[in-house]
Amino acid sequence: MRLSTKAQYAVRAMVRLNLEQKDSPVSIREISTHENISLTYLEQLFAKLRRGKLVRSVRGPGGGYILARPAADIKVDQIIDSVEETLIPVSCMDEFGNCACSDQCVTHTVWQELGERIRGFLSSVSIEDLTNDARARIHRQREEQRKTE
Amino acid sequence: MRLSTKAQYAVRAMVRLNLEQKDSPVSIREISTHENISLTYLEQLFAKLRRGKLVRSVRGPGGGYILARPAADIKVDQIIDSVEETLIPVSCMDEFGNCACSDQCVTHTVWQELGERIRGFLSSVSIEDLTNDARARIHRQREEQRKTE
DNA sequence: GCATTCCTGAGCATTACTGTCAACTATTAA
DNA sequence: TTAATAGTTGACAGTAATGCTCAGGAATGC
Ligand code: FES
Ligand code: FES
Repeated sequence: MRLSTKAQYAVRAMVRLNLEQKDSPVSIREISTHENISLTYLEQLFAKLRRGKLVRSVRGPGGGYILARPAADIKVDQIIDSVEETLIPVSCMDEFGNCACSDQCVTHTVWQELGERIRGFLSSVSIEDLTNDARARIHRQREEQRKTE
Repeated sequence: MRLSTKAQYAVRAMVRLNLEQKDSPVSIREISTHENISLTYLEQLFAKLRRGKLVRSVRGPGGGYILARPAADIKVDQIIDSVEETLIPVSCMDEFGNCACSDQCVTHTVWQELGERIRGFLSSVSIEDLTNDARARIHRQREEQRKTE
């Protein structure tokens, strides 16, 4: 029951993108350094994020990526969908809760509800939420440092 | 973000065990036929369930397995724990929400909360709940059949 | 042109998953 | 006692997914 690193990286990258974004695009290299993720691997992920219409790309020098929508409108579950990881806990079920053997199967109900809860939670968290969280964290860290100096 | 079949099978097997259990033990072979799971694979799973103290085994002719506790006291999350599948969505985190880099990491909060929700839900569902659900389902099926006859 | 950046697809090593097999031990009905 | 039943163990193997690299190509701005 683990998220793949692909999904984890994608979310981290998106948050980082929003943290670093001012007016100009953010290059993949910048994200790679900050988040310590292989540059070539990130390229793959961003290709998917672009296809999922969560980011827009700008080519050429000074280019990079920008969020395609306001951070508050981008939810974690959309990011995970984009990199093609499912949020459904069992392989026999589709996104509507349909199974081949929905009547015989004794565990249908649990997995369906579980899937709904996972989706429900992750669709309630936006990139903006996480960015604010991260900012608060960075701020707190600075305070701590000041104290110890 | 999928449960392994191991976890799925284990839950199905436990529900089936409770469905079939009257006063005598239920053999693994019986479960294998009902749930259509490889007998030898089931053996592995029940070994783990036994070590997790969720079932007790009875050897000899007429032997098999019985639930170690009332069905209402056995929760789905315990079964999944027994077969050694984690419910924590990321590998960097332990069961208490501790990470090596909890302060730098921008996504710590989401994964921790997600993990808590998954655990929360699965610990609220007991084998008894699922068994009743299955009984109701079987009943409904019979009704349907009667109508079409 | 040329450096910078994104873009694409192939490839590959490692690991996890799913399941099988064979041999062994314990229990008990007859 | 003995045969039948059933659990126990550990090794093994095929397959698929994962996580990542590499080599090159295409767009863009200077
Ligand atoms: S068949 Fe898919 S959960 Fe029942
Ligand atoms: S380091 Fe594990 S979630 Fe942050």
